[in-house]
Amino acid sequence: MEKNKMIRIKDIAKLSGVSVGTVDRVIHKRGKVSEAARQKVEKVLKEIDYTPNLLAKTLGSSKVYKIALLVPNPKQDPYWNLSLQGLEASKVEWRPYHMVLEPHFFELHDFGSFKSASKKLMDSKPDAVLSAPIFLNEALEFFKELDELNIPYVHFNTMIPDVSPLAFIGQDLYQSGRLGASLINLGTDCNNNTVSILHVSESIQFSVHFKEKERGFRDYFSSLNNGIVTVSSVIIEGDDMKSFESKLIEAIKKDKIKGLFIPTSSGAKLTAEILRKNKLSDMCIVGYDLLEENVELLKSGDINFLINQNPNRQVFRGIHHLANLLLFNKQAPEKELFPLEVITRENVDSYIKSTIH
Amino acid sequence: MEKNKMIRIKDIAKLSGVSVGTVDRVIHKRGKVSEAARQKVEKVLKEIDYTPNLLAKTLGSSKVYKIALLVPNPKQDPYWNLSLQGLEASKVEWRPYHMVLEPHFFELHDFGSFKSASKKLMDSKPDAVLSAPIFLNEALEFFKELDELNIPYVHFNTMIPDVSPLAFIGQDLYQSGRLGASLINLGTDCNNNTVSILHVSESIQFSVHFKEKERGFRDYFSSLNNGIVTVSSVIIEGDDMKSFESKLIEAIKKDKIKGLFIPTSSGAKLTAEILRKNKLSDMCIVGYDLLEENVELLKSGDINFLINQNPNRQVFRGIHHLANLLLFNKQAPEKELFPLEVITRENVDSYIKSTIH
DNA sequence: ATGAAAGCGCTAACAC
DNA sequence: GTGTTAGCGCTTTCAT
Repeated sequence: MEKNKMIRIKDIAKLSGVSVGTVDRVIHKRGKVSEAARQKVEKVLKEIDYTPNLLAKTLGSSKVYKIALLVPNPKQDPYWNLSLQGLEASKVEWRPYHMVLEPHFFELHDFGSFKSASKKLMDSKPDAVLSAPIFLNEALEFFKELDELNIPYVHFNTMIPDVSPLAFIGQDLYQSGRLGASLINLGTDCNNNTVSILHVSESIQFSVHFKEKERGFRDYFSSLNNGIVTVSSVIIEGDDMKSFESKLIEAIKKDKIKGLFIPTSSGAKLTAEILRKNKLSDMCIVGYDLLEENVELLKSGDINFLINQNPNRQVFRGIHHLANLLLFNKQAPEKELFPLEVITRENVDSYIKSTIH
Repeated sequence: MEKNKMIRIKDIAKLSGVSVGTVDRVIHKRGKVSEAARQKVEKVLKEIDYTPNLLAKTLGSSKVYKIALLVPNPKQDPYWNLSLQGLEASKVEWRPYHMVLEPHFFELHDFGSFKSASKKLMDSKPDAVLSAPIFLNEALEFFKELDELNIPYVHFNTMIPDVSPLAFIGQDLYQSGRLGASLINLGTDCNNNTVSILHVSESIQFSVHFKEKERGFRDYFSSLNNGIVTVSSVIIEGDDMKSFESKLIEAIKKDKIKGLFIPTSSGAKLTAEILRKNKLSDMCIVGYDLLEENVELLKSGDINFLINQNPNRQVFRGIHHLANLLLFNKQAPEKELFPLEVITRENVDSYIKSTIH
């Protein structure tokens, strides 16, 4: 059934006329080897197709790998709780392979806390890092440090410029915005009305991530030729609920807004509550992610669609790539783009029931 | 980091005052052990939490497990090609664990071929079987045989009654039908019009699978109270293209059909071609699965939605559960329901790019 | 610099 | 029946 027997280090040793010890040293660049020996071994390695046996490898080794996760504190934004679920699933998956996974948290609006969290992370001497790059430019320093220490890192959730992680895991945010627009277009008769993108500006967050989504959102409507749709963006800054409400209602009435695209997962609830309170029910709303509160809103009909970013799986896959690098020296793909999952009242349960793999 | 050191067979041996050989015999019920010894070992096992080390286990063992896949011949229906992709992904995943995966094919409309394929399968003496139960009652005999020989089997794609597989992997077909209905409802102004479910009856297939989808489809519309929607079903039997076309067109004109739900993945193309030819473009069509032809139709706007059943992943997960059973003796969940994935023109690329995990 | 050998935890063959 | 032991393929230590 299996082709020819798997090639072992022992075989390579025999073929190149050295001992297993030397082969191991060449393969892992550890210890001293003479040029002559190195050449012989490398020649053989080039000719045959050697894949180390992971089982024997981790069984024979006592090395424990540590992967650190750096994310915003879930207490501030439940969105990040989902990524922790992915971490737990990863722990189970990788437990047999001597893999330790540790989360580190920072506060979303506090660059100081990011500093100290990343400091702590570095002190824990991880072999690899999985990070949600929220602070953008302010965090460049951190990634530079990782680069210098040759610690591989993977980004998820948002792709940022000027940094070269091993891989990026997440959605195509531009396309995500387009999808959101198309869903609103589906759920509304937009003609002669306005659709809006709502930024509940939480200072830092108002960044690449949301700008990309907005770009896609606007592009979609400009590319439509069958209707007259106006696109506006409502930006609400600060945390004051009262002013949020009045600003939102004012904008809706003034522009006859019929569709709202809410690119941040926690924004839907706030908005839906205000709309309900003000008896504005003929609005098509598209939000993000399977937060419990969002699921409720979807079921009650207060919002129409969710786009699921699947942060738990993003983490799961990020860890997967890092573990593969550490264990096998297997390179991750530069980008792993996730499907843009459309959630409606009729399929939301099927998503909740399904597990992370 | 790790709790206390993992417990090994050696530890159990020491604790119970016997040798590792005896412990092994007790754990795996192989070989002879005296009652006295068995009691001692089982007592210790009950008290501590022993999990065998999979790495050491498969490394030390020469046993090769064989899992057989039984599906319709992909040459007849490209849908089944997708499941073979899942098989390939599984091969890679499980290669290190001495797992051999073999597909067996039968012809969709030929019970004789099912007989001979299942015979061949049995002759190959698999340790477990993953099967798409298409032939229903006719195949009961086969499953009974597996039961008798104590060969574990998992079903995917369709859940059938009167059989107790280890697990079922697939979608909730009733809910899938509801979802299809809701999408059509979204894409059409159905009021005073008719929506239809189209059965391109390929004899055998006209079964549980499609009946469940139809039930969900109809239920959705009957539960709507805001519009007057008529639901009909168009059944086209036989393979004759010419009569298919005339029957379909006739039904559409007679009932003013504005929405078509096509529960079989290969039916969309045929239908879309007929509609285009007859210049019937104001129809909302919901089809199934990411066949290349369906993706094209979605992009060209000839159909509006696809529901993705993800057969490749169904196989992947089915193998996963069987491998876990064989290797770890870990029980699979009775049902693993997949998310009902909604595919539109705006997110189809994101699905095609994303890989199976 | 290099080879030999002792594990890692488990299985399976072999003595007694 | 039961204990002992030689692998599985790799890492890692210890002589040389």
